[in-house]
Amino acid sequence: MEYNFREIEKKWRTYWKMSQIYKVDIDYDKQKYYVLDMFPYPSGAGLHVGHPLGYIASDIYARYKRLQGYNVLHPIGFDAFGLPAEQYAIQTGQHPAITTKKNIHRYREQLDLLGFSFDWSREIITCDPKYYKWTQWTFIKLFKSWYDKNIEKARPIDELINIFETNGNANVNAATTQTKIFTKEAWTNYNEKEKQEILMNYRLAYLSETFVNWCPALGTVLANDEVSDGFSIRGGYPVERKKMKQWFLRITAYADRLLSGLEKIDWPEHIKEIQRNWIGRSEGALIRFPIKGIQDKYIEIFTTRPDTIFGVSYICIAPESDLVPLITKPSENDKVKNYIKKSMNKSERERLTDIDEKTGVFTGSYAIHPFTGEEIPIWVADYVLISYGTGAVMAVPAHDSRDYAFAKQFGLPIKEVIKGGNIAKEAYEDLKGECVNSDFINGLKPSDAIKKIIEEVEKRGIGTRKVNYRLRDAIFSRQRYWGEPFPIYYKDGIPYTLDESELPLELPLVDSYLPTEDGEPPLARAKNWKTKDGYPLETCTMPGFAGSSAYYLRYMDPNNDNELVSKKAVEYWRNVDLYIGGSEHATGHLIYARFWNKFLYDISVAAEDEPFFKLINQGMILGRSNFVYRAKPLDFAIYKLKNVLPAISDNYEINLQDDIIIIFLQNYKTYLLIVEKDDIDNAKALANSLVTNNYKILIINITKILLKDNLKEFLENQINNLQDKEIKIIDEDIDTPPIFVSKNIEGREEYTYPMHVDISLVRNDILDIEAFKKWQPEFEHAHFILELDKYVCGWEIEKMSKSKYNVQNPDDVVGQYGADTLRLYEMFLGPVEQSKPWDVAGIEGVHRFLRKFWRLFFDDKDDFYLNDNEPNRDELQILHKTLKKVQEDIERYAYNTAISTFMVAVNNLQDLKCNNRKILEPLIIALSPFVPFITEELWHLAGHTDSIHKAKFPDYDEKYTIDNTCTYAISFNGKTRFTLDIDASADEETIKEIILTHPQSEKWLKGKNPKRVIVVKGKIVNVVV
RNA sequence: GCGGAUGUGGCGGAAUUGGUAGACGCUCCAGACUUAGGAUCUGGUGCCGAAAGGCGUGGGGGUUCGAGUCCCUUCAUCCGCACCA
Repeated sequence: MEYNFREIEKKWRTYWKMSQIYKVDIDYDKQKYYVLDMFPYPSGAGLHVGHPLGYIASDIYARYKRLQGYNVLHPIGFDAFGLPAEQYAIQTGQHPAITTKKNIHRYREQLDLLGFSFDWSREIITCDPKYYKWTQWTFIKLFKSWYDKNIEKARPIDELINIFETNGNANVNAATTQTKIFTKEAWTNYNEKEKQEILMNYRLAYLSETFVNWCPALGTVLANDEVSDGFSIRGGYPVERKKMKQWFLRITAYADRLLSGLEKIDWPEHIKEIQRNWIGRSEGALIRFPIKGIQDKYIEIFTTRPDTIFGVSYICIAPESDLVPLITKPSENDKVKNYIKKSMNKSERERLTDIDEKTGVFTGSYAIHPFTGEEIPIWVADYVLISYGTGAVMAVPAHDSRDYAFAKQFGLPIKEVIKGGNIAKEAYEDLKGECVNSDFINGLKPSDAIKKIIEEVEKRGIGTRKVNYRLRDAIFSRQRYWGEPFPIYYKDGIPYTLDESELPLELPLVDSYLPTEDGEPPLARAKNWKTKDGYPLETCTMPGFAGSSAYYLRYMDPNNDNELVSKKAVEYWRNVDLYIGGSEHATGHLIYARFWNKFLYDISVAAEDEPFFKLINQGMILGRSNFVYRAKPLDFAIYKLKNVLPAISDNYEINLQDDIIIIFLQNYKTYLLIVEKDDIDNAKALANSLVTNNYKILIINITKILLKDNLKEFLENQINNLQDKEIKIIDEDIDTPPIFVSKNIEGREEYTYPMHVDISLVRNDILDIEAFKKWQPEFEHAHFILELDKYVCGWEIEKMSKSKYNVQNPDDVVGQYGADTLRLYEMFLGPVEQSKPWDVAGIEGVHRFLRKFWRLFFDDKDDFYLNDNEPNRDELQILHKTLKKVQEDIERYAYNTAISTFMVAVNNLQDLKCNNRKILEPLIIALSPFVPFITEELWHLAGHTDSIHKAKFPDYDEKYTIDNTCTYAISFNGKTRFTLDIDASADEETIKEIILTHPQSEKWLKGKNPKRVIVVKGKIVNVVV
């Protein structure tokens, strides 16, 4: 019987769906195991072959664990709020819920095709009010909590109010931005507004006005992890710094726990390292410098190098600092104001670009060195960041490269206080060497000096030991429509939470998804966006990570309307044992979810402090992208002109300036200005400034240059017909045609940039031009440069993406080879964590294996046939060795080697013509996690009536995994010369004797007595001659 | 600049603890069956060499009876962070 995967897969797909075979419930007789995939964002493009990689890996493990008798929770859902759906809504006016629903449907179809063992009854969708009710609920809890550093735990805000009422805030050790100390009397006398403002400084979800990442193109604020190099990650739009009132989550309160928690989870080292860097813990000291002439005011700085304090040559504060107006002397006022204005206008990107070039301005004020009493100038410079430490630094040019660059620029003193470097050349930042010119710490090692200075600073009461974090509080509001509404309303401008009974606060309908004319977020367009008492509701929505932060808990109890998750469910399922997803979430989701979970743990909702015990990052499946090379018109025009001009004039100059090609022909006293259509006006302006001394000017639209075949004659004619001081414009209304060049024409590559083309247009690296023109009609008139008769394409292995036309659709592969083959092939390609290129050629190999496996169960007449004989030792050895190896491999997620073990087994059993039930049935079970369809079919053909997924994973018997004889590699002086089978029970002396007397050894012993013989039992013998 | 990872045949990749380097698959070559094959089966396939043998895990050095694996050094590629005081 033929292996008809189409029928087989269709049959079992339906059967599994009808019988709800993957539905799980709490079962106290079984141990739980929780396997989770990062849930997908349902984009309009559907899945490509890269997406299922992680799902296949987790599915295999889930099925394996199930066969081993675990109660496996393996759910899936959709992360459905987010920007792409909203952008699409803005363009089409269609409600994002509709497109989202459509996309989810498509995803579901594609996922079902691959035979995943998800429990769909637990599906959650983040944009479903039933789900986001609990996101809003958690936000209320965050708002009503503060973080007590004494017990390292979140506590209800009411308890804090109690403390204020009885003791004031002097002894409260909280994660807070509150700096003012007040007594209990003062607290009672504060009015409601003042009280709320103080509490806001303690809440874990709080409203604050600071500088944020504002993205004008997206019309929203972004979190730090959503910005890279001054551009938004989504869309790549520029991001500016803007002072705005925003919701924040006080994630910094948990910085230490987020750091130490990494020790107890089994995650890839690089992800942990990324998180450590992101949290960026550094130990140092806060030190106060008095300001000359101003009583009771200090500049407080943070430093990790207090050992260099005697090398301070200036103090530097951030332009945004509140101290600036206070300390700026009237004489410097204009300069300082000017500088601040300039640097505030700089975007984040601009501030980052010229890192080496430092800017700053002197304030006219001086600080007093706390140890020497010296006067130290105070500067303002934008290389000091307001958001880190205290927004002020003590600058030690000799031992900090940034201060060094600044000091060099402005001629400030550079004083060496640590010996060991060459400060004439560069800053010496090492912690090696010894302190010099440093009063009471002279001669100490820097590490000891740090301790000593901190002790001294604390003794004198001018500062404290301090741990600082790079981690910032997470900006939690987005000025967008498609997200969770905040359960917040405003009364007299003060935010209050809705009552829990009013949740979910559903997203209202709006007539447009754009901001209002006043720049308010889209929710401001909603009718009646007020509480029932008429108070206005918050118009921002929550960011993408809100819905994905606790979704794993909700899967445990997805339909509970009374709780996020019931005690019973969370006590049973606890946390995720195996979490599979991409590493791009290292500083986003994976850190927010840990924070969010720790908070829920503090308020006794989560059962474990860490949400994901083991994490695996699946690699990417890469695609081969093909491109042709397109020349930039200006560059190509220059190339063409350089070929023609020598024939016209022996005295000419070519310059490219502001997108205008300027050619001066000395002999003709003529300027040629060559421009694209849009720049004609600029060229005219330039021409007017050039027309003197009888010069003639010819302005030519670049298309003329690019398209003219007889360029030389054309130019000569035009130039010869010009009058003195004439400005002639040749501007025909033709669009600039794209120019395509072959990559391999020598010297051409510098003029080119690649353009992705569809794979179907390329055969053997040659572009089919006619097909290309049909594929991209706007290039119908493209001018292909015919210097070779073929257009050679470039190619590269890249991430799969629609825009690169290198996407492979899993549906196509399933149609051609079946889902089992696709699953097996993706796992066979290499280790799960590794990225690898998709290459269809190899898929034949695994498909062939499945057919071979299938044929093991059929006799010569092609009938299904298994015998019930007792298997022989050879057969048993194949089986048990395979089972052992496969089990070990699955447990270390090395699916590629497990599959090759199966291949070896099937090849061997085929050689033995084994049709033995006692051998082949256990093999079906062991293979079933990888290829659920074919194994289910064979299982039923073998006479079983229940699903194979309810079978028990076969144990191996150690005694059949050992051979009677061992193959020894016999080596002389470390080089293997021949192999020898020796009885496994032979002892060392016997082995030595066998080898030294073996005829093949004579040649290598050369009659000499061996100096030494090393025998490694069961493996190798090395004879040293 | 700092941090992390990875370098093995024509290709994807094996080698789990220092013990026969290249499992398994693709490709390619030869053959069988066949009207035919993009079906199936058999054999071969790291490089040099007719063979004996030699050389081989990015390069150089070291430890060891023995190194892809450990140590030092260097090069290349990829990723993350980047004025964090």
